[in-house]
Amino acid sequence: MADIARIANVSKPTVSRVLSGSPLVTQATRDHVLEVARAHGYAVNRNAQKLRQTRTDTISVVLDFGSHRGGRIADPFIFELLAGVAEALAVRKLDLLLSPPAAQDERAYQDQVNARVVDGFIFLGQGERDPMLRDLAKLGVPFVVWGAVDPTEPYCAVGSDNRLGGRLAGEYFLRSGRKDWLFIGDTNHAEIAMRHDGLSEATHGKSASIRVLRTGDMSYTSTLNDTAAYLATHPAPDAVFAFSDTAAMAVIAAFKEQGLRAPEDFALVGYNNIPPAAAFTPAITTVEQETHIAGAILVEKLMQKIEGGRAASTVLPTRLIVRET
Amino acid sequence: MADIARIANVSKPTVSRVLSGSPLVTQATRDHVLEVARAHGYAVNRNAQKLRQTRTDTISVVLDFGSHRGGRIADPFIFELLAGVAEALAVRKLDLLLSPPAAQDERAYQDQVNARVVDGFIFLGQGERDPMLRDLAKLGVPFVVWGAVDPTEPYCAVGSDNRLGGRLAGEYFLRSGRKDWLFIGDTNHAEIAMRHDGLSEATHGKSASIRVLRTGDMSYTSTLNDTAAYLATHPAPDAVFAFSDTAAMAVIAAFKEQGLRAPEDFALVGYNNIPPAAAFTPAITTVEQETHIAGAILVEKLMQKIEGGRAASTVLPTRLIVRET
DNA sequence: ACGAGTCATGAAATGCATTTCAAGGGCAAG
DNA sequence: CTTGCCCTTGAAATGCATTTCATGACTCGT
Repeated sequence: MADIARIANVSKPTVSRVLSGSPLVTQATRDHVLEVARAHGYAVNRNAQKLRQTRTDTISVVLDFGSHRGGRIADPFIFELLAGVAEALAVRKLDLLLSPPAAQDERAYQDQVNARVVDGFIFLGQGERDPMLRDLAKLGVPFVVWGAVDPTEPYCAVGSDNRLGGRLAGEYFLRSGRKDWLFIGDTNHAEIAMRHDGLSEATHGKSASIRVLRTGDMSYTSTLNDTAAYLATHPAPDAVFAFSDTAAMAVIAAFKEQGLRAPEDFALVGYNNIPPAAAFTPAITTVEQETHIAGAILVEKLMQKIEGGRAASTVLPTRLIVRET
Repeated sequence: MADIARIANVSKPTVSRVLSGSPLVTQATRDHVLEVARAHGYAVNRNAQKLRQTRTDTISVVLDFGSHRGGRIADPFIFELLAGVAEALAVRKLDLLLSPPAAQDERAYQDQVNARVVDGFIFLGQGERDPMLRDLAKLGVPFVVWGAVDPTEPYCAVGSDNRLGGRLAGEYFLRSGRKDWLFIGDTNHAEIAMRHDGLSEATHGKSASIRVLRTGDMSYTSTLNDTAAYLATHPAPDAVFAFSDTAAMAVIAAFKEQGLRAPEDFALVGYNNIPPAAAFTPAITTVEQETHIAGAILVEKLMQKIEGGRAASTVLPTRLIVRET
């Protein structure tokens, strides 16, 4: 910058003002400086800039790719979320640092903020990382979470109404006269657990029972294998609630091996409403989440926290899309 | 850092050495300094650090979320790629800055490097941004591209053998005695165009013809609508090559409306081999790409470029997975 | 025509860590 | 017992831009 200043016959502060769009410079000087800067391919060193200013204008989005490792990514759901967040950050001219989770260590996140790497965090899918988040909130690190919304937690979470999603599925099963339900999903994940709670709620006062099959991981293949193994050793249920549409497809395949079909032999409800769910044969009944606005909400809440305010958790509505299964 | 130095009764350089893991400090001093630093929640200011050092240890991954905007994300393919890149970068302890494309402006990318924001770029899906990339290469900015590999281009690209993918589909059509093929996809995208070329290659010396349907965008819904509209005004082909598995599903749905089914009435080949393709009814024949190693290759090539070396483009094999369609 | 007030610009201080270079302490060899 | 070397540590310079605060030029009102 000193060089540019010398060449343009002005001082460093003036160059700085020009480059940061300050209104305190004459149009003539501005044009001249800009031209010199451009001619020399000069760009403000962002590290020096961030060093001087206090803000980093960068948000870390924490996403566990590891859970998809190896196998194919089954469900595009989490990426739709990521896309929404990316867009919302771009609108606010904030940089997006995509990071893998720092193993269970709240101090690591705090350090990131102290080190002026990022201003805050957006956790996409809290998984089983719960207790760490509580500690992180205590440290005063700004962050928001996509996942299960639990009013007793001290941090701001945004998520779908998983309990409602579960209840909608249960009520659908009741309407079709199903009594022996199978819940497929890892109830260690808070979101999944809440869907199970919702499903239970629907049974109150009704004669329907719920069994649970906890699958190895969230992939298509695991779900297929686990479901097939389950059917080989247990009586078949007359209704299945799967944790994702991709899982629902695996369920259909596993049941088909036993000669069982939806909706004749069992009702089936998936989750997320991914496009192939509608195209599938049979078309899969599913619970839809409002992903498209989630990104903007997450970013807005996070900015409130970064600016020192409070941000309340938000529950987004879900709705059942009834199709053939 | 000066504070920590004072409190620990050492000098700034010593603290710096401890925190950067230099072997030039006694174990005793190291432990003491570390303890003081931890006790005070001190973290090295990364902006000051990067200002002094020349490297940023950050890579920008450029991905156009806009092309997925609004609608649901049809195909998880590009995200599997992203996941692979994210993992490869994490292994090398590099930060991943996820950025939207800077509109057609090669200078904007060069500035990012000059401003010490990132060391280089990974473009995921070159789309139609071709000429800009050529200019960017001329500027000497380090970057690699996932997409069509064209040896005449001056930059390093990594991509599947799209031409082979197309030819495999064509040969499959020939084997099943199909003569009237429909290619569905936007041939403005270099990758898609090469698949079309491959398909053409397969017709040489054979009596088969290729029609092209260019869809509005890459979404499930557009493909469904465009295909339906096409079938309403054109005779039905006896073979279809779609640009993705999700598109193939849309094709099946559109043909079904006309009472046409695969494989009885037409052969169908998709692309990417996403998990639901196998589960679909009918199970979709598709071309598989080697996504899982792509991330590591892209990162490796980019690092070579950043270190001033040359990096040759790489073509990854593809294979046809024959299923019911 | 003179004091008051604008406006554009510059000098110097500041934000923080790394790195050369020099110096001090300790130890082995002569 | 001394000389020379290695090892650990510190002083000072360096990387770069922003922001007060001060200064000079110039305009406007009376």
